[in-house]
Amino acid sequence: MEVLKNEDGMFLKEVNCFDLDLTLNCGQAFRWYKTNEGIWHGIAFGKILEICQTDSGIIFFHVSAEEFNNIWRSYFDLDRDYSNLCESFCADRSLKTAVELFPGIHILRQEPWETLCSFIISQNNNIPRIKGIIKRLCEFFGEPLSANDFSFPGAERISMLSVDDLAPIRAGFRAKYIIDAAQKAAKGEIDLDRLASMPLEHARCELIKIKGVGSKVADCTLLYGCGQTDAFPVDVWVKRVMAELYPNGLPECVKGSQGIAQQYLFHWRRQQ
DNA sequence: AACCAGGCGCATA
DNA sequence: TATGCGCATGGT
Repeated sequence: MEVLKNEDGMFLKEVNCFDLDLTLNCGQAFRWYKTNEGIWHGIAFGKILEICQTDSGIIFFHVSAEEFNNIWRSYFDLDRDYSNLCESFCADRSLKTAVELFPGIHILRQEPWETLCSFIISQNNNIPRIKGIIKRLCEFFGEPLSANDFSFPGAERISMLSVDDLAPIRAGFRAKYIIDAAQKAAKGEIDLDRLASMPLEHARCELIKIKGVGSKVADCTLLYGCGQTDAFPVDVWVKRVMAELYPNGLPECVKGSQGIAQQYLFHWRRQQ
């Protein structure tokens, strides 16, 4: 990968094994929308980003080298060797199929609170509606970043609200869970910033203390928000994959990166 | 117009 | 430990 600065912003050449469409469209992040010009527009870490991928590389519009290195490099997991990783996965017949059908999916490293909150909202819900609820959450309670863009509201802000205050985002029964999570995070009863450096089991136990957070939401938070690549979220789709293809458990070749393998299997199975 | 969605809490055995 | 049910809301 070669990182260059040009008149558009930052330009990445020769990026191996990275597909922006797949990465932003595989159900791990909910604040990205593709414009009809083919440019992805999204918000993370309080920054608006416009990004697109062409045959020649990836353009991060209006981004400085500093912002790229401080935020987006890790957000898009650009320093992990996915070629090598996927090669290991290919020791397993089914994973080989998934990796070859959908090469270039990266696991995003999102903010812990946003990830936790987003996956609380995801339970018993579908992706278009999850995106809608999160959009309204940001519009009502986030900080304006432009005419149409808002930051993801912090746990401190949400912890001040009541279930009734959240009514306009139409989160349904999940509203009380969002507030419990915000209060525990704001009080420091659960330190979200420490989860990344905790042993997986320990971190999972912490998260499960929150009402409405079970093992699935906990594992999604740890995988997509804390960089714990051995967290393995099991939802309905992955449950099907496990029953159909891995009745005796995961293959040895995914050890330490179960979560990344999960993302390939999840996306493959969901595209039936 | 039913069915179901990247689950979880709670009750019951 | 293991099932089963209800949940708010709305996309398909």
